[in-house]
Amino acid sequence: MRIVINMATRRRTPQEEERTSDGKVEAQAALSRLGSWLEERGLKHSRQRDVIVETFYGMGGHVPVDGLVARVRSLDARVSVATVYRTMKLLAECGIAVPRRFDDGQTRYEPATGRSHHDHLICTGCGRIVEFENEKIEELQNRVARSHGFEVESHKLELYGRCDRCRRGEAGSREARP
Amino acid sequence: MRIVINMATRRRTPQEEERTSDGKVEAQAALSRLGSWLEERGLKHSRQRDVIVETFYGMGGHVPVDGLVARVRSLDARVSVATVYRTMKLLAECGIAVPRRFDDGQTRYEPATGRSHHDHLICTGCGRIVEFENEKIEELQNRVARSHGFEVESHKLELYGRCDRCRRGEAGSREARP
DNA sequence: TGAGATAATGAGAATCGTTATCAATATGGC
DNA sequence: GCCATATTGATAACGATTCTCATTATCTCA
Repeated sequence: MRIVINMATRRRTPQEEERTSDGKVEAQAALSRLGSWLEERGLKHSRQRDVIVETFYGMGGHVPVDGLVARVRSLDARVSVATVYRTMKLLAECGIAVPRRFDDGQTRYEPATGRSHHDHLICTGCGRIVEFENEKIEELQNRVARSHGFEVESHKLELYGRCDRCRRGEAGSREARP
Repeated sequence: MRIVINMATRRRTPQEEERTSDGKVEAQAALSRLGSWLEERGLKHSRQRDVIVETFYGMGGHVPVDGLVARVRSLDARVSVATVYRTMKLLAECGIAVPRRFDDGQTRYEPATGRSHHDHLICTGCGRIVEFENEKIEELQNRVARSHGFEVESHKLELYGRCDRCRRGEAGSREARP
């Protein structure tokens, strides 16, 4: 499945409204957060990490690693694939980014700063990803888990289907699934 | 993450109660279903496919392909990996098996005959997988999707957490996650 | 029953996303 | 600036899965 990014239909949180179009504000916040996180454990900071964080925030949401690599390299051709992977893992560890693995076998990351938990709707026609939150579902999940003796630590809820654009005429869907 | 199989805590459907301990009854049903499915499209049947189907049904649920390969090969050492993959895809296509991809990167299959839709609880301690059904959650999913203009075709709901055995003392969990 | 058409197989190469290796380089504290 | 060491880049390795293609098996029909 091909998945493209589009967060247009999601309601934005107040924090997000403040966001500049290229994510510079969040990038700065993330960089300073990363900075102190690194210092706390005696790690060093690097030019590459800065570029990657800035680029990542400039890309919006649900960024696939290979896309990030391409974009970063257009800015600094010497950055290696390994470094991008390493850095994204680092960002996930310090709570700046969240990894997501949908059904197409590659890891995507979304910015985590100032955002609440949400799940995803994924269009099987055009690959559009829409985020949603639903407390009732979460509550029911916990209840079901408890009734089986489990205590939920995390969950994954993905709804696959066709979006309105794709349903009324294939017009809206530039690329159907293979 | 390491995932092991255990369906003990799940309530069984009447069909399942009838099941013999090694799944022979279902295997027979599956084989004849596969047989007619193949004939309908002018395909041929083979010794390998029979062995694979029988072995698959003998293994219960949530069977990872490499485990299936190992088991099949202990019966017939000449069966190739490719054939097992091919056959499982075939079974999925004709509705005899359902592929599942949890967060450990490998595909598992579960028998599909006479079973209704369900989701999964996965223990992050011991890897136990428990199945559950919840209509309310499904209903809410549809509602949320509709409110975003989507029509759900399929979904994935996985709850990760610690099971009761793993929570009270690590005693029950033979292997913690790496 | 056997020949011909073609589907299925086995072995291994190829793929894809990701991680490991390791020598070279950069960073930060002194 | 020097040194210890964290980070990097290039590339090999990895694990799961699929592809390739020559060989083998299965079906159909005479």
